[in-house]
Amino acid sequence: MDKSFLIFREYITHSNDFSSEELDLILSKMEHKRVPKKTHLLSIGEICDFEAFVLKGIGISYFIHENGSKVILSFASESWWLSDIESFHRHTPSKMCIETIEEMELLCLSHKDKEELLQSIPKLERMYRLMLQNHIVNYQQRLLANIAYSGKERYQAFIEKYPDVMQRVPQHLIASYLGITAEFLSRIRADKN
Amino acid sequence: MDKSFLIFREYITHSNDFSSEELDLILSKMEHKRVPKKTHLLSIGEICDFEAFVLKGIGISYFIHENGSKVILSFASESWWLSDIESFHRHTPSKMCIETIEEMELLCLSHKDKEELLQSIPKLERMYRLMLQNHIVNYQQRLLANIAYSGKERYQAFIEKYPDVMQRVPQHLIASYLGITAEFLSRIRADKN
DNA sequence: AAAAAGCATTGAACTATGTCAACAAATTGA
DNA sequence: TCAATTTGTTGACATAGTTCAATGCTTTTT
Repeated sequence: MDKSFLIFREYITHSNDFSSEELDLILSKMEHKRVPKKTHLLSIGEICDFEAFVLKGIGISYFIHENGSKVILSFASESWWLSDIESFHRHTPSKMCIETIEEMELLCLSHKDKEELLQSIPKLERMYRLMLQNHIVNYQQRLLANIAYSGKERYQAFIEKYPDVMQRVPQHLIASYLGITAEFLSRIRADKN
Repeated sequence: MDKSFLIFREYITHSNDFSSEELDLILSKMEHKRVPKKTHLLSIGEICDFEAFVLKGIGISYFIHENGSKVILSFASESWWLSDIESFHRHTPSKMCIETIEEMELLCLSHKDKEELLQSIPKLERMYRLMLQNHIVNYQQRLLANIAYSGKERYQAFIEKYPDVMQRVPQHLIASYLGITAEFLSRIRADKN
């Protein structure tokens, strides 16, 4: 097995116990892809047919507002997933875009292969369920932050929580993720204290 | 079987096929509770040991911000679930409150019983996974709305989407859900066009 | 190495929304 | 049925955050 898959093996066995055969079956379905930086993986209107586990690099998913501005939904770096859940699972045209920022290495699972895996390894359903629960808790907290905390507070929490992302993506994308303008983030940072 | 459980039977068989025996097993684990209005079901610091399906009535889950103000996370009326996912599944002290607004009728499932059900009816894992996926899509859209749309736009989308909730809960709670003040919501409503 | 493109910063003016305080209306409860 | 509480409205003022435009700094492309 490719050494670069180790991070995936660690991820998936972290809180689950799959046999060696099961793991191999899972990996056999995941397509290893290398994607240059600044590449579109999904555009609005397309149907998303991948759930991509990030082995290396960093990417974003985002909406485009009517006025043309981007709203970053998520950053995905090593050990995160990159997909449009809605489009992937309902087979509907995507409302968001996905693209790479750095060059990325991904393990991609198609909808059909995912269903097959879920058939052969029922335990996988549980893994996904638990993963989605954590996902929801994150969204709840982010929503709370956006409603109840100031831009400055959200920024400070962000650099605490994702110091690496801060280093790896342009500031204006972080501003968008935080729900403020690039200019305002710049002012927050210029602020002493 | 109690007639009032029909709404649950409909809900759960809507996009799944459980046998009659499976359904009975599920229902046997769910405790039917009647709760008066303005009753606390969960307070901050408590461990949430229920996932409650709403047969009747309406309730809320909310955070309390440092400054004392409530932030409504969700309204739950008929056919919705009411729980603190994080506390329920991690057995950690809750960071939110849950309370009834109207008198409610609930079907409550404890963590232990849920695990037992998942053991005996593996198909349930799948149902939960799909449910959580939809849940996430909702949070994504709500987050997007909070970042990219004005208070007025969010309010208009809300009454479109949840006209019944609008009738049944005090306005200031809706303002909080939308991430604006009660006063500002009042002004939005007073606005012609 | 120069040109082009993308990114970050800053100032000045502006606006959506918040705050506080008073009051009116509706609901609840004894 | 009246008092108490909760809910909704309105005004005056305050502010966090936006917008736009100019400028310089990096990074990428040629």
